[in-house]
This record gives sequence, structure tokens and C-alpha cells, in this order.
Amino acid sequence: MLTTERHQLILALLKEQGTIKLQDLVEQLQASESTIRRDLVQLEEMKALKRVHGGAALLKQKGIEPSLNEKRYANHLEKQQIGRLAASYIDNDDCVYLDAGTTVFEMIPFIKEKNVTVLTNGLMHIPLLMEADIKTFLVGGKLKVATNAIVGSQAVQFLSDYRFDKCFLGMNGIHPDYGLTTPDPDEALLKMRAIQLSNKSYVLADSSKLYETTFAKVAAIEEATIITDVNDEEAVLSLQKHSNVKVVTP
Amino acid sequence: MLTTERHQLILALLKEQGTIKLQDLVEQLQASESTIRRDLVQLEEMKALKRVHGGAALLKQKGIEPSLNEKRYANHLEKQQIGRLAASYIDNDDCVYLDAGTTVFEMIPFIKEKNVTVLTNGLMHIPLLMEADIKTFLVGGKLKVATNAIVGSQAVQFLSDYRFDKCFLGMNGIHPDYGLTTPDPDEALLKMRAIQLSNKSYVLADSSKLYETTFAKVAAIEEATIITDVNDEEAVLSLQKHSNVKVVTP
DNA sequence: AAAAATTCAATCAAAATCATTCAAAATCAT
DNA sequence: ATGATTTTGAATGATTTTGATTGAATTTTT
Repeated sequence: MLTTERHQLILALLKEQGTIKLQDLVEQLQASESTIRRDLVQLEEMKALKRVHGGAALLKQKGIEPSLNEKRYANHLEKQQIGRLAASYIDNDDCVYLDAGTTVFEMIPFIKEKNVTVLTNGLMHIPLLMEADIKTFLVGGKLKVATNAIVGSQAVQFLSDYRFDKCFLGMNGIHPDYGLTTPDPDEALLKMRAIQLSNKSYVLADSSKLYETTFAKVAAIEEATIITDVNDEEAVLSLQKHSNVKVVTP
Repeated sequence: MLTTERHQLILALLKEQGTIKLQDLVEQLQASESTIRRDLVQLEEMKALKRVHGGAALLKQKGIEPSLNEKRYANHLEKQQIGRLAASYIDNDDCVYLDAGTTVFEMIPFIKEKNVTVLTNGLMHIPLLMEADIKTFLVGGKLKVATNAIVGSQAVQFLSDYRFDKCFLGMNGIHPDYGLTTPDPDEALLKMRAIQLSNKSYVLADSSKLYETTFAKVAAIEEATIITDVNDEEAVLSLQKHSNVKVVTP
């Protein structure tokens, strides 16, 4: 195996798992311990990873990919289906805003229309957007480490210079009375502004978020189309009295 | 087989696989090792691929860390020393601009002062900045895939709302007559604006960039302190007549 | 706190790959 | 047909990478 290939594999495995043992690398790459040690030394020099006793770990990259716990989350399939349906609402030549949600992340590989322009505040989306050859703009502002998202007043102001055909937002609470809510006030401001600037707004949320409420109000429930999965038919029917709800099924 | 045919086949195989061994090419093209080596040398000269030990790789592979796309971590040790000296110019509470240069990347781990705020347009810097717990803002604008940098008029405008104690810039050409230059006009505009908005400007460049000129003018040479390594003592002395030059030695 | 186990870096020989050189073969121009 | 030029493949010495070994360092266990 070429050295370059080994390095790429090492980083791919590391991205999956967050940390990895040297012995695991020896087995999976079918190379000697000495070779893997040299590889890790070189990758550390290039600041692509950091060495720990017995192996290697990713640099602190919270949220670069959906958190490892969340990636293993039972709702992953549902999120993919929500993502697929969401992407189907995008047309050729659309300008869309994608916020930093994990379900929004799932929709990116399904975006197949031509000449789509994306503005996003989610750094975790960048590799997929590049992979999909989608023309991408990034919101400017403060980096929020916990979610690898761009937030803050500068971000809101940056956003205000644009308009979108559609926006796609993650949300943590969707309630007929309390509206659309999210835990973080900074992100709530951005989501609110994105809705104001878009012709159509979509909220992507799995059913666990329905009839939940979190800290910061984003908008009234009527202001966005909810894309969710089936959980409780009655609950969805009840929600539909207040909002346009699109449901995916497994 | 005609040389041209072989070249096309080599590139086709490479597009499929991302990397390929020289021995595989010998087998698949039914040509000698010497011939294939010459082919790879020529294709590299044409910048159609890059050679790695034992074979070849695509120049830019989607999803691969930008820092891994260099054949060897070119001038790595020198860049680290330049980076270390550059970081030593940062004081507590400084607001600094870091552009998307590879030598600028090297300085991040050496930033130890307290309460430093960084604004950057280089996405490759994000993991290191997070690792170093540095308060980070990101420029807003268009994503330039080739360098993983934010560029464009929006980026220049975003920058214009800030001021910096210091800025640290990569540069490809440093010449007493033609000034500071870089290949890409979009990036040149950003660098120019950064210099205008900073109390002190530093250019980080290894000696291979001295007395070189590239396409787009950024500023006159007097407008920044050059941080470089020793290459030719006379050349450095001559440069010092025009600009403040700081030299690192191995 | 000490011993045992595990992991680490350094070193070195072997293997693999590299660039250079040169003669032979193939192609081109006259 | 012939001489000139280009391309090819083999040989050789130089360089790089790999894997094994060993003593040192670190972590785990008692």
C-alpha cells in the first residue's frame, strides 16, 4: 500500500471513531507497527491528528461531523428520509440557506438540482457541499465551538444582505402553542432572520422534537413547513391544524 | 502504445482510484518501468498529477485534508520556524487576522498569549484554532474549493467592518520592485484590505518566495514586515534595504 | 510504592523505489 | 534508402521505506 493511501485510510478511520489504537491500525492496514508509528508521527507533524498513548485522536473538532453519539442514534434512518424529502423541494437555480442542524446535514447528498447556491453557517456541512460540487457561501461571524457553527450578531448582519428562495432549519422544539424553539439564543436569532429572508421555510425535525419546547423562540409554528417522520398519527394530525406538515414514512 | 495514449490511460485510471502504484501502471499499460516513470514525470510537470513514492496521486482529492495534498510537506521545518517567530509577535488581548496560507497555519500552535481573538478566512485553520482554544471569527463569503478559503467581494466587505492589531499573511512573491504578490486576484483583494485595516502587517514566506513575482499585486514591499528563513544572505541584505525583514535560522 | 505489562523511539539491515545513463529500437525527415 | 531524432527498456548506484529488534518510558496492576 502506498504511504499516501495509508494516511488517507488512517484519517478516514479516525473520523469515524474519534480515536483509534495503534494495534487496530496495524491490523486494518496490514502494515507493521514501525510503519504505522512513522505514519502517525508524520500525520501529527502535518497537524492532521494528535498522538495519544497507544494510538491517535482527532484534533478537537466538536461537531465537524455529527457527534459520534448522535451518528449512532436510532433516528439516523429517519433523518436521512427527512433529508431526502427536504432536498426534493429544491429546484434548479435555487438560492438556499442551510443552518447547522444534523438533519439538514443529511439532506445535502440528496441535492441533485443544477446551479444551486447554498449559504450556510454550519462548518460541518462543508465537506459534503464540496463533495457535491455545490456553489457554497459561508456566513461570517463567531465560531461556536460546541456546534461548529457560525453565530453572533455579525452572522445575523451578514445574513441580512441576502435573500433565499428557501431555507432549511433544524429545530429542537415544535409546539402548536409555543412555536418553533431552539436551545441557543444566538442560533435562534439566525434562524429567525433566515425565515424572514426566505420565500419558503422548512423545518427538519424527527418526531422526537414534536410537542417539545426549548429555551429560545424562533418563530410561530405557522411560519414554516414541518418535515418530520411518523410518530403518533394523532399528534401529526393535530399539528396539521396549525401548520403545513410533510411526513416521511420508513 | 503511443505516449499520448498512455498518458490518457494513466489519468483515467487515476480519476477512478485517486492513487495508483507504478507497478500497476506497468502491468496495465504493458510498458516498462522506465517508460512509466518518464510518463509520470511529464504528467507532473504538466500539473496533471503528483508523484508519490511508489506511484502517483490526483492533485486534489475531494474530502482529503488540504495539508495532505502536498507531495512532501514542502519546506516544513522552515515554515514551522517562521510560524514560531510570527507567533512571538502576538501580545495578550491582540485582535489578529490570519489568512489562509500554509505558513500561517504553522504559527497557530505557537500562539500562547491570553485572550487573543482571531479572524480568519482559512477553513483549514479551524481545527487548530479550536484545539488551541482561541476565540475565532470566520470571514463570510464565497468558498474557494481549491484552497479551502473564503474569498470574494462579500469577504472583503465583511473584513472592512473590523480592525486588527496585527495581520499575518502568506505570500507567493516578494520582490523589491514588484512588491508583494499572490496568484489569485480574489485573495489579493483580501490581503490588501487586511493590510489596510491592521496596525502592523507581517508576511510569512519561506525563502523560495523571495525575488519571485506572481500575478496579482497585494501591496508595496515596505508595507509589511517579512518573516522568512535564510536562503541567500546577500539577497536578504538587499531586501532589507526596502523592508523590515526578520530571519529565522534552523 | 513496586512490579509487570504495554507502548514508545531509535537503530539497522533488507526491500523497494528512484534517477541517471546508455545502447537498441522505432520513428521521422530528406 | 539513409541519416537524424526520439522513444524505449535495461542496468546501476543512490535514496527512501519497511519491518524487526532493543532498551527506555509510560501505564496498569498488585
